[in-house]
Amino acid sequence: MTSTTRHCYDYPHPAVTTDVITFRVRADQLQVLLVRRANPPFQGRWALPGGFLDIDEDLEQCARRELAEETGIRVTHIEQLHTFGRPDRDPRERVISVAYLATVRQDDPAQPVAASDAAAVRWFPLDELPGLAFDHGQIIDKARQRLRDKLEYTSLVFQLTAETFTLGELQRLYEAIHGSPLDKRNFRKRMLGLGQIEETGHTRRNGKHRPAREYRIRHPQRVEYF
Amino acid sequence: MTSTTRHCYDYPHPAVTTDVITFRVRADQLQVLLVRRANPPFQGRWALPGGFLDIDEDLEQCARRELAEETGIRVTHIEQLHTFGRPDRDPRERVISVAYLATVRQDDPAQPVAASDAAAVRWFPLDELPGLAFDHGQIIDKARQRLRDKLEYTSLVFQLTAETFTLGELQRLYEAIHGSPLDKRNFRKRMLGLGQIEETGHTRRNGKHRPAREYRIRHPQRVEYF
DNA sequence: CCAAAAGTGTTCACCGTACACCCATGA
DNA sequence: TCATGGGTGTACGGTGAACACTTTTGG
Repeated sequence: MTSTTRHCYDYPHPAVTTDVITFRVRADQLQVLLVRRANPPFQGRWALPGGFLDIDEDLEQCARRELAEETGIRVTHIEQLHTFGRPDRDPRERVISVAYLATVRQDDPAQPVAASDAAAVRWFPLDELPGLAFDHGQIIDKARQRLRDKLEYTSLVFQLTAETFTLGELQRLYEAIHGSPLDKRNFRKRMLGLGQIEETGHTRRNGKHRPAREYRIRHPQRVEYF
Repeated sequence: MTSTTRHCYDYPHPAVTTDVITFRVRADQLQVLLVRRANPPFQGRWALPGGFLDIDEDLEQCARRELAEETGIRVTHIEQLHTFGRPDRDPRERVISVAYLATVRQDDPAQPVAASDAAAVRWFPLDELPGLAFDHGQIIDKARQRLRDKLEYTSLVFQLTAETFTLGELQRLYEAIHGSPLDKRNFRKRMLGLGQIEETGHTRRNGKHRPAREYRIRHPQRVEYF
């Protein structure tokens, strides 16, 4: 458990980890993926999936790898969120965590599978979070805020939708993320006006109601600024 | 130069540094503070001020400290920008750099003084940057983009102005940052309409022209979203 | 025919933009 | 009196917000 390491630079080296906040929307709820820690510290607590950076590994690759190892989940989109480094955030030694925000499509059938350091994996609705290990509560707060902000000025939503979707689904997705209801007519007018989506030509029948037109993203496009 | 270090976690530890992109506006130019490296690697090259994280030090504090040690500069505002960690970004060993974006007031009289690892310190206009060490060119690009973006939706500008300023000065500052000229009447209407600034009651005489009204920030306020 | 979601337009307030002239000062 | 930056208002177009009824389907 204790090791010695050679360094070129004559400074003590902190540990570096990545943690991943993975969002999806299911049942009109915004959810995050958490793992139950199999090992100390915080053994048995829920936490963000993540782990130590390999010495020749890119940061983003580390985030993807740790997520895959602990949960089996592969994400649609991933981006760096913020780096958390309070000296006391890990009780054992100094740990710097580079946090990533990731998304999974609404219709992704993949079931998370606990493995590696994870004793269990589960999607949690954001308003029913358990007590979390480390500073992971704060990290999730920051990620949620970022997600909400980016809804307004990027096309990040389309990383959370299914490949095709109805306007009703899209609206419920927006509403799930920033919590308040939207006006249907205004919402549709805006979405169609932005020219980001187009009809597939099909309709989707939803139970016993009027079938809805199906849409897709027009050009596979940037998630960043329009 | 080579050391051994004990770690609790059984993983090789990369080095962690902070680098600071410090902006100011002077002579209607947006400028960044650079240091000439006194030591290898990249000895003699210009680089961002920054250095290794002390083991019990907060990340932001490290950024401030390294900046002060190498240049003597104290900033008005500092915020985390992004973490850069390409495996090959430092030729000697793996180094993760947490970059910070900082600002200095336009009228700050402090002169930078080279010390510690810096052989020299200088403010460079952004369009006359020298060749830079490491990936510092990319880091500056990202910082510049962030600064430009935040001009639009935060009150970050007021971390770059003097304590008091005229509307002409403020407009030239905006123009220096995003590079294009603005309409005077529209600029003034917007600035006054936002209610973020107020007259001090004084006027400023500027050479042989009509004196300009002097303004200050109304409530010392958030730099983040309005 | 009933329940439930899909679909549809207009009005208004506000905001960003384009645009040109007079004012106060020092030399 | 002239050169220079300071200071001012109006008209137009686009966008976000409020707001209610008809259509289509399955049961």
